[in-house]
Amino acid sequence: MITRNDVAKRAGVSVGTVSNVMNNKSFVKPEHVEKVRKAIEELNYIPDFNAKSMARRCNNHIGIALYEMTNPYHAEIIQGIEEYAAEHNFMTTIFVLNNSSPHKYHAICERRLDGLVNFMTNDLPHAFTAELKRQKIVLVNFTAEDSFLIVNDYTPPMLEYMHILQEGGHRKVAYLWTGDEVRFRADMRGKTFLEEREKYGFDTDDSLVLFNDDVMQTSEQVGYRLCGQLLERHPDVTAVFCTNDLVALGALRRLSEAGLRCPEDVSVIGCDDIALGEYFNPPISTISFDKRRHGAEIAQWIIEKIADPKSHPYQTMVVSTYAKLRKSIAPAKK
Amino acid sequence: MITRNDVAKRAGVSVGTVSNVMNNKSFVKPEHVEKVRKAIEELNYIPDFNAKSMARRCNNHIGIALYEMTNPYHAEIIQGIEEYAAEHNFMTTIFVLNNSSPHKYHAICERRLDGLVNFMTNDLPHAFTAELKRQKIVLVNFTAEDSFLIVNDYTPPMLEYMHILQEGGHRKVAYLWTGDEVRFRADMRGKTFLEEREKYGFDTDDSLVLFNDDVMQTSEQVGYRLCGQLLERHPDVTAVFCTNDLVALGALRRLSEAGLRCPEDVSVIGCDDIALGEYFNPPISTISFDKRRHGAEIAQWIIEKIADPKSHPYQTMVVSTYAKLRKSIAPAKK
DNA sequence: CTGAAAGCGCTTACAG
DNA sequence: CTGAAAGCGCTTACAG
Repeated sequence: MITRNDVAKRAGVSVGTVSNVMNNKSFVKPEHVEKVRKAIEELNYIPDFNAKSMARRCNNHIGIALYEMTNPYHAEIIQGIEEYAAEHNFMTTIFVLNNSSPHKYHAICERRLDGLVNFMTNDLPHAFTAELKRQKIVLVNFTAEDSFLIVNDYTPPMLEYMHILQEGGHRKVAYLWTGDEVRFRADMRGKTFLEEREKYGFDTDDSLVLFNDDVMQTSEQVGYRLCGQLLERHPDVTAVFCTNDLVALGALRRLSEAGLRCPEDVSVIGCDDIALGEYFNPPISTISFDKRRHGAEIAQWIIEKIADPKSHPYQTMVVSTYAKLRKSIAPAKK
Repeated sequence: MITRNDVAKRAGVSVGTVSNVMNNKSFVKPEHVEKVRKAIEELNYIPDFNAKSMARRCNNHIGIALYEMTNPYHAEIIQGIEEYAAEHNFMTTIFVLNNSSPHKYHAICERRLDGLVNFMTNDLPHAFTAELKRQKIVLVNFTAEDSFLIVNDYTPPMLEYMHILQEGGHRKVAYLWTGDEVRFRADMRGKTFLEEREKYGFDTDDSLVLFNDDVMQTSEQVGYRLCGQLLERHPDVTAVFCTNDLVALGALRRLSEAGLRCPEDVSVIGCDDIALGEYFNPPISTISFDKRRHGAEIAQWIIEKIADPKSHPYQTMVVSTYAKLRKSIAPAKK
């Protein structure tokens, strides 16, 4: 492996000067710059970023904690993060933290990340998060005081959908939720739905909101199962909100098996706007925002805060979302 | 940040001894082991893996080159890689290489990966691959001589599907392919289809095989578009093979818009067995294998070859696959 | 069995 | 403007 030493010898300068050339210091004599560039070119020299990291005490490394790789919603955001980060010389590494042994948390701490984005919904071990703070890693989606917090503002699209359903004469409107009641009420969708349903003339029977207690199932499975329960409880339901598009997909399948058509018999609304949603049968109405751009923005905060910890104080970042209407909604059957 | 030095001082030994304890060297005096462990515990010491990497000349780092994050097929394989790698103290980093600037290739080379898996279908710059070889990185899916090559053996499931279609009286059988003709013939699906279609009594009209020339479109879009072309050329088609399940999803949508039902009017067969396929309407018949286990296996080869370059000679690794029948196939309409 | 020392490939004051 | 040197946090022969 070629090192800075080889380059220095070939260019007839010291390693320090090679470093200064590589880091574009303006004070290097132009003819030395020239000689060094030539030596780099001839030797095909590629610097060792890890050695550089060690000397500079910054790894240019962002981590992402994830429950599973196959979530298309996160995949898009992550791609946004990765692309922005790469342009700014940062590397992005995903850590899958389902059923994780303590060993894995320890391994993350050993890598000395500069930033870490948390996409887990369940809680992380306290010893782990404490260590992250001790290392002064820039955090996203941990606790309110010690990290950026991302909150999607779902209120406008929720109200829009509720209005559309009201206009369509829907009264039995259900919600299939992948988490528990606490998270539902904490989410702006749940909050809006519960607070506003009466105003929009919906049935306020709480059994129209179904929660999930099996964290092992995929979203599609949960949607399928909860929709089955819903049809037992309320065969006369005419509209269903779902936590996300995958839940909606499972619900669509269950409706179809029950001989119910969407949207003629039951309207279905998803969330997240995954690319596939356009190809569901029928194409799913959903709640959207630019996930790639959002990912890039996350990366930007992190990188700017790494460069200057005072640049962005930790705060809640609100993401605006909007309703994306597709064919899965129709007026209620008489 | 606590370092080995702090631990050494607290334990009253040298840094070398701390290292020996951490690396479980058997020759350390038990009471020293005890003292060092205690100091580590009390100080909450977590070693710096990057410093360790630098000294050992191995980063325990595997890279994955990808076109996009949102491909669910790759996501499952990658999760298998990540999980196996993590258990063996390796970190896995994804590099998104669509429309990549030379800068990004350079950045990868700077990180001194120990292994790199290539999931790109288009060619990578020669200077890049040459540098990877120079660095003696363990490679997967590059060229035959210098890397492991993964080949899925699709012949048995292809023959099974062709047999089923034959039994169902299908004669007009099409193939929607996301790549060009060269790749189609190089793939065992294309090869089997072209070589065996006559034997199974299928129409051998080459215009039943549709290729894609727009690399910017997603699989669903390609499936939708090619299926449209197919219906124009051959309104009497009764069965369609697709490159993957997402192409099949696009095709299903196009069929539905044309007023054709699947499987009553047209049978559709996908490939890759993505989790969502079970929830398509109808559930899609596909070709499957255990992608998580496969990913783990890839990681295992790489890690073993990093430890001992002679352990696994570079060779082609054949992955067995099988047909997974679902409701998207029925006998041909009379 | 252990400590002192050299080394991994960089960066960065600092003296000149 | 530049080179020599110290330092980043580890590992690993090697002398004792």
